[in-house]
Amino acid sequence: MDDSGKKDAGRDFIRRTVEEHNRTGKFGSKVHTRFPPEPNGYLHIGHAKAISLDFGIAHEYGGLCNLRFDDTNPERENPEYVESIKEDVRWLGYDWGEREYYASDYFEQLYEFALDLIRKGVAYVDSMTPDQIREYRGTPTEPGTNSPYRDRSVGENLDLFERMRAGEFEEGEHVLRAKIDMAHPNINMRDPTMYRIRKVSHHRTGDRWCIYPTYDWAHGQSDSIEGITHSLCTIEFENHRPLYDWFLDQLEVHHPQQIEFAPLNITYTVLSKRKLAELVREGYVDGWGDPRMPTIAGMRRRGYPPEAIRDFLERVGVSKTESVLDIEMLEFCVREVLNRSAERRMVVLDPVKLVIENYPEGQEETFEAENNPEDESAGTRSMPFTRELYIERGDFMEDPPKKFFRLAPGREVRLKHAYYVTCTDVIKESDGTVRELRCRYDPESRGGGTADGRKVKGTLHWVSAHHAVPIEVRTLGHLFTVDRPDRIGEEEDWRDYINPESRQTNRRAPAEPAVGHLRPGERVQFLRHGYFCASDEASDSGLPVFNRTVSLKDTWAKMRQKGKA
RNA sequence: UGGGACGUAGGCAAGUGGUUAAGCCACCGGGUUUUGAUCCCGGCAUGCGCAGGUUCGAAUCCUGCCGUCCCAGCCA
Repeated sequence: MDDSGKKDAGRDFIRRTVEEHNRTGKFGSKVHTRFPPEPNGYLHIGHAKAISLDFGIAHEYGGLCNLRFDDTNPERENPEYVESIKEDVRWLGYDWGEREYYASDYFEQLYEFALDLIRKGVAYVDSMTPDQIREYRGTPTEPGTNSPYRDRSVGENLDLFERMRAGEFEEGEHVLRAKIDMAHPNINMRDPTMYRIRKVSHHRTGDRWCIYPTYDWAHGQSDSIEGITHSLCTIEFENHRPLYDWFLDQLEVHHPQQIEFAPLNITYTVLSKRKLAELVREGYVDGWGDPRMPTIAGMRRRGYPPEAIRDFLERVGVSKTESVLDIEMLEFCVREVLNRSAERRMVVLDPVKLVIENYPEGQEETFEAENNPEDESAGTRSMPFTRELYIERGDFMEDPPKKFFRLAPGREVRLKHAYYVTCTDVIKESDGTVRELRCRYDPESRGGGTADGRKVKGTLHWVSAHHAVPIEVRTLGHLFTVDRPDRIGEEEDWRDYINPESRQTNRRAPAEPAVGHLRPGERVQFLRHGYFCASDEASDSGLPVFNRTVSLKDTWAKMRQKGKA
């Protein structure tokens, strides 16, 4: 790819490294990456960062990116997760072609590699218990101790390892370990485990194996086998790089370059698979694809466009500093895409009836409303207008402050695309709540403007009461009440900070007729409220469900909050 | 007296010894507007974790210190 138009400034350290390799011909100027998820959960926005880097960099430099499932732990992995991962990567807009691989495809090769290391005298079968192994490992500040089994002969190791594979031993009886250095300052180098016995069947290899390679043993070699040039991963694996390098050097095989970057964190949510799984398991959300979840599936259901997620990731950039992104930045990217692409519709979330006293009973006319002011080609739709309408309860105040320019007794406002109306009377319930607003309209203002050019400050959305289509609207907020729920200490329970109001449901909101034609997955802007996505979820009442993707910016609400109005 | 990494604005992030330290989000002003949306204009680090040093010149080089993160799974 031609990057000459891009100046060097702004290019991140990974791309610079890749370019340096291309310049020196380190990998024959080839670039081949891979995205290596473990199929033990759904993908989230943090994975999307890795995906956009892995696929993005490969594409930019004319290379390829593989999708490889690192399925070395049969106890936690299953096909449902591999399917969801494939769907999510595809939805994000990336294509791995025919290159769908599995670490489990390499089990035989990995076994041969292990035999090789045993023969070289740098791997041995250890027969200590897990507890003993832990004790012998030492601590970060104290060196470990050699296992009494460390000096078994090559012949004995070969025999034992083959019998481990044959199933002659029980789980925990033996493990295969690399023989490196029990006093190494990097704990990962203190004879790490390569194989453990697990008598469970694997989602792809079934019962063919009862010994499974650890991630540390399988990962680097899998990259090598696939001819990966640049193994991008998060900084938590920086400490493991010396081990991966050691394995590759001992084996004398193709040696990819691992490059670590900082993982993504976002305010008001958690991004650890363990916690996400807990939210699902304990019923705080309705599954991995709940629209409040930061999973790809959740964001899809919530209405986040994939291009907005990609744009967000590009803006964030990549570095090695521990970073926490304001959720506002993601929301900005979502609004930007939706503003230019989502059609407008009118829905009243908290309705109050408005009756136009001088509008003939039984009369009906239709107005053509633009579908998207940002895109003329989106055309128009018809909106029926009648004497009785619904408007937003919050758009009326009996005793308004100065800067409130919506409806109030004696005030004139514009009903978007329709007429100017002036409030003449307020009818209340016995408890004082407003039941109905009486207005008069100006026939001269048809279409929403008058020849005299008089100023009308407020413009309200409305729905004809007779034509209203009821829908269920779910207003989604942050999943947590604090900006850094991932930072809750051990003494506290992070679940105490789950936002009990993260989903607020309006079970029967009147919508204009055109809303009735929306199909699940379609994204629209409900005027003056926000962007919403028609959901495939079912409501109790059988009404169509709309999830709020993100609200519109609300300067008025902000002014009120700060007490300026 | 363990090892590895990282500190530039409220949040990200360019900057790789040489004019007034990019840009984005947020925030604060102002203009336009039939969405208090969008859009447009302007503001927002005499300062780069701190302290010394080298240099004509330092966010960039050196020394020391401080802070944060990761590592003691037969998880990934």
